[in-house]
Amino acid sequence: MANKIIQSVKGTRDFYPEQMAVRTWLYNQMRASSEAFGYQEYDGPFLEPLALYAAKSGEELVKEQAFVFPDRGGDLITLRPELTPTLARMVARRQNQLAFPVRWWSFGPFWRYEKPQKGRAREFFQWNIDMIGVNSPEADAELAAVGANFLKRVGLSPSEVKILVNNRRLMDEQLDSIGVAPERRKAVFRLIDRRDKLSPSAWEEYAAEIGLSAAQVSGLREMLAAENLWEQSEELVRFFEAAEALEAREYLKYAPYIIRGLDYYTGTVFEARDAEGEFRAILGGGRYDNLVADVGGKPVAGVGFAMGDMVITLVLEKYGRLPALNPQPAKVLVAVFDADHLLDAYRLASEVRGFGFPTATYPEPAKLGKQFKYADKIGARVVLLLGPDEIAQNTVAVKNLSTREQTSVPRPQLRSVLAELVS
RNA sequence: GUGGCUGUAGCUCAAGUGGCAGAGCACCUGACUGUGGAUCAGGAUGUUGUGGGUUCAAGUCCCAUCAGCCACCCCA
Repeated sequence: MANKIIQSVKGTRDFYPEQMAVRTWLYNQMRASSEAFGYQEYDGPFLEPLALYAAKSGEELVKEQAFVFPDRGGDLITLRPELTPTLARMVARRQNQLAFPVRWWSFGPFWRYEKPQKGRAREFFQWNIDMIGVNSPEADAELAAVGANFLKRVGLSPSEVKILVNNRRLMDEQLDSIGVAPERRKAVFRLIDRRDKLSPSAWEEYAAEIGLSAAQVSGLREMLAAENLWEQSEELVRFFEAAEALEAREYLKYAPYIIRGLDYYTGTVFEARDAEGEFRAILGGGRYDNLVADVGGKPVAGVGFAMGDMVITLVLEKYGRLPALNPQPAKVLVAVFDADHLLDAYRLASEVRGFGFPTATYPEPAKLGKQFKYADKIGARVVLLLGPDEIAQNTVAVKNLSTREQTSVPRPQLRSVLAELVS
């Protein structure tokens, strides 16, 4: 009765074994890329006091998109909408004992009270990776290289996905040069961000609305088309040189229109997108200057990025790069000949587990056809059967499900035969 | 939070202007009482997302609500 099943919470996902296998696979790829560059795994609580986000309480992320509720004692608890404040606290607490630069990564669930859409849910998983305590373009390049390493690792080519890079300081200078006052930068950044969302005429209207002259608009247009603008930024020149040495250059592209919404980015910013622009950003990050000041520590600079689990999965699906994952750990199923031989089957299963092969049993007597069908469906590769004939001859019937071949294997040889079939 | 599209069996979808709710795949049983994917023969399946309303009659029209999707917002 489908209508009687209680609905899951809006914007959450059930992870059936097939989906869980994908999530775990992603997690393993993230781990591999993080560890390849010497990053250590960490995590914080999923529940945090609302006060942790107080410094950002004016921002939409916390004010409107966080799950906040009172606990039984009346304190306001937040389901973490992001990891950065937690990271800031953890760094601040050990600021005097940590070996800087700190290189940490994490993968876990986050919650945001948003309207669910494709690639966006209310409960999602996110990879966070940061280098803290260093302020150099080469550090920025390393983070971009970790991202590129991941993209390469999961089989996405530079022609399919690109990490687009820009620099906030460069943009500030450029805006200065066309006479945009510092207090209007934010509005202009917004304008830049909407470049693709508005029609050219609507875009110009919006530009006029925020007070840009015709000359400034054309200057801005020129700026946004300047693919070599990065050559004017020493930071970006060094960034791209370092990326080259880190074998990430082919995935990187300078893009003057990349701004990133978050206010706390101060230098290099980057985001990965699929080449056809079909999806939202795959990952996003950049350099920030004042990580722990908000939670009471001395300011420390850092650079990092976050990657959600949903968009990358959509991109991998589109390009057919999700591997065929078999969520079934047991490659061996021991069938039950009949009720009298059920415990013989159980003993055999125990023996095979002792060999080191994950093994499932059929936990009740049933027609053999049903049991073989079950073995096939759950993804087992081999079925073992112990009937009266086998017991009399001290053998085991071993059936290879993919070749349909069945052999009678003497018990002493079972281990080596299975090793060949299953490993 | 704003606006729009959609919702029929486990899945993909049918059911002119309201008139008995269907097909393919999947599933179950058997042919095959020591063997899975093929074949054949049978079989089960829905309060048409939910709750109201209009009507002799609602999957179909109206209202509300929930969910998914799209745009905005924001962002992973």
